Amino acid sequence: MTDLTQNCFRALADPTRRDIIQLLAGTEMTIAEVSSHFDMTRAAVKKHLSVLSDGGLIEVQARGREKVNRLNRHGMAPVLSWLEYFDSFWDDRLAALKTAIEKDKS
Amino acid sequence: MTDLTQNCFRALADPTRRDIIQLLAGTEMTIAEVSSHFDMTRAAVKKHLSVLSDGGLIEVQARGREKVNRLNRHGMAPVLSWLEYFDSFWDDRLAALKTAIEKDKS
DNA sequence: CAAACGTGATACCTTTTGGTTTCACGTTAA
DNA sequence: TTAACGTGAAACCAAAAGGTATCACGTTTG
Repeated sequence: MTDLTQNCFRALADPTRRDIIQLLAGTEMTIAEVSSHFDMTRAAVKKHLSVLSDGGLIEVQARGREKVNRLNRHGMAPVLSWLEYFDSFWDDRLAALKTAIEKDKS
Repeated sequence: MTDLTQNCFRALADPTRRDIIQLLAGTEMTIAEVSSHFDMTRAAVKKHLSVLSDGGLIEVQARGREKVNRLNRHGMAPVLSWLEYFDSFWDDRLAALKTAIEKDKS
């Protein structure tokens, strides 16, 4: 497992991947379903999904011969955590945010 | 001016650039000063600073023959804004955060 | 079982990115 | 006015990123 924070930032850096995240925020989808929303091959979308998975932003679950991609609501934590570290301006508010995340992890 | 949100995410995707941001969170610096903290040429650091500038994360000000690089505390706004849009889970807390940013822009 | 389906993985290509070296240009100091 | 200084910018290079096409493999369905 390489640097999760780096993988998370990297995953968010591509507009297609951010679009995928927004898609999955609505419903979980198979690769084929996700692919149908983009003008590129399934293989390309699969690569994006792998990067998102490396960044901890989605979770993949096998269901028969399909793989369902689900958004990980805690995946943004590394980004928020870094923002908090870097800029004391946000500290109070982001601290509250992080606390909320931890609590929700039940 | 291309997509600021994209440029902002892209700027944050590189670990060296995140390090630079953390450096500049302490003090403003000339290019030469920033470069002295990294094991790479001044030209390479200059490129990183350009990317950070494109992302709206730093501001550059001429001072004599030097250029001073200063952190833009509001530069993260596009990222926070996107996080807010994508995930209703954060809405309440991030809305408060955004309000705080706008107020501070005075 | 055989065929169709959904996926994973590889090889390959093009563009972008992160880095270097080098040189030109304005600014300051002697 | 030179000479040194700090920077900007270009040419160039290797590696990574984003994409394609293709094939192999397990899982359903007739």
